[in-house]
Amino acid sequence: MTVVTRFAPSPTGYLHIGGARTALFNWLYTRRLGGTFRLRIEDTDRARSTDDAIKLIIEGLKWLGLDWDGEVVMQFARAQRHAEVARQLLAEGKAYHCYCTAEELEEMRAKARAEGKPMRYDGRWRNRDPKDGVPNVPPVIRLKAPQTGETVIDDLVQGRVIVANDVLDDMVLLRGDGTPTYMLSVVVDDHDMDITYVIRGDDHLNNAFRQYQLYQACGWKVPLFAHVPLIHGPDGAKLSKRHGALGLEAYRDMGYLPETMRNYLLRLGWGHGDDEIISTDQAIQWFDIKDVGRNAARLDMAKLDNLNGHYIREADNARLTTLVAGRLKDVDPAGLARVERGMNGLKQRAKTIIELAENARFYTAKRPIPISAKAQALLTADGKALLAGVQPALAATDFSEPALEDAVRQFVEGFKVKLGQVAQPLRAALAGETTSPGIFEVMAVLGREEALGRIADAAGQA
RNA sequence: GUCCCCAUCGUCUAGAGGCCUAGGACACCAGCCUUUCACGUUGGUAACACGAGUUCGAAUCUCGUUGGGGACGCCA
Repeated sequence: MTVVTRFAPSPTGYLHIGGARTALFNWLYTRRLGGTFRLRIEDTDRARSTDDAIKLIIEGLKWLGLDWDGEVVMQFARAQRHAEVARQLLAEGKAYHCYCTAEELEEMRAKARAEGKPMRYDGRWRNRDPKDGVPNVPPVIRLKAPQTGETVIDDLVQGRVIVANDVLDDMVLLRGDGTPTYMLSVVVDDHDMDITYVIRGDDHLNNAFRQYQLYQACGWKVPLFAHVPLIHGPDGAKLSKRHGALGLEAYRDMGYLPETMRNYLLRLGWGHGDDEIISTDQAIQWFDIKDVGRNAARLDMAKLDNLNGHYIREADNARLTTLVAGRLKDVDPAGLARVERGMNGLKQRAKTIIELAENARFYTAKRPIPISAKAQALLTADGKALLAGVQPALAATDFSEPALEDAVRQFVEGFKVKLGQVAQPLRAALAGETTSPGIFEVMAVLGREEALGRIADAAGQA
């Protein structure tokens, strides 16, 4: 059997991290088995769906590197087909018209709650004659669901889950205005798209039972279900805007790399022994639904940072320079060239692209460069004297890293001072900060003219 | 309220009855490296929610309790 999966977000907001993980799992699974991964936008909620959200979802998936097969299916465009299925069911006696008002339904729920019973529609129109229909009230179509027995789902993640049919009610398939409900749409679309594996969030587990009944009524083959646990915020509660429930693009803007997100999201709820750093190719080979855990995971930004640091260190210098360039103001090509040349030292010290850009700023600064208060404190009279002292030695070198280091070390030996006593003022003069990449690397990257100029600027300030 | 799911260090997890005096990673603490900050490296603190069973033996199986989560729409 060929594997066909789908990611089916509703465009009522951004693509959050939980959805991104669901998409990733679907994608990994099909890529491993050589199957097909489809994208379907569930835009049947006309009031809440927006084009903006659709754009964010598609851009988010592309940024994450998850490519889908075939055309994007827009669910609302298929509403006619969905409605047809509902009418067919009605014709076959497997569904019926219901004229209940919102008030009646509200009463039912209140009553059920008061009696300690499950909140469900009581099926009062299930066996009534269609001629009893209320004039001027457009009826909904409800599924005539089994009232006894139980529905069993053998979930690939959750195992066998059984629910008694009497707690499930006759769900609405077609609304009064003739538009299909989500339950109808998903089932019809998944069937029509030949989906074999429905891999989605745990919050849909309950829906799976109702959908199963609909498949049965239609006489269709039921796909395999895999309900993956949700992602919680750091406090264990639902994801909120404060932490995590941000769009994928927010993570991009916070300076995380897509490969970081793929690796991190993969490890949330899935493991492969003691492996932590897992390349996407490796993930495709290893990923299996049966290894997905059953418990919800919390977001840990510290670990995300650590992973991102790893991937930044591994990333290509030219690529990092491009990413950084977008976040730097007033950069000229020469400055950017310095950033790229200094990237080996810079990328060692950043957890995010934002941090990388901040740390790279001194390379693009124009003389006289801004000196922070802490750095200024290093430029004491002694410090300045030492700066003035080393300058000739530096000027005499070819400005290669080893030559510069050699020159400074000889100078330090001659003057009987510690390396740090010279290095720190140099750092302040060259970077304007108390921390920076190795000072010899920095000088080599800046080049003779710029480096000596910055040193002179600092030494000269009385 | 009803139904469903879950439960190993602070966090992500390994663990599918003896290999567990419970392993790894992040975070944290201490040391080393060192021109700063990082990186790297060495070591340390830290967990099987609780209670009954089953078994020669349970983190692993069963039941219960507690705790957390999800779902109960003419939303998706």
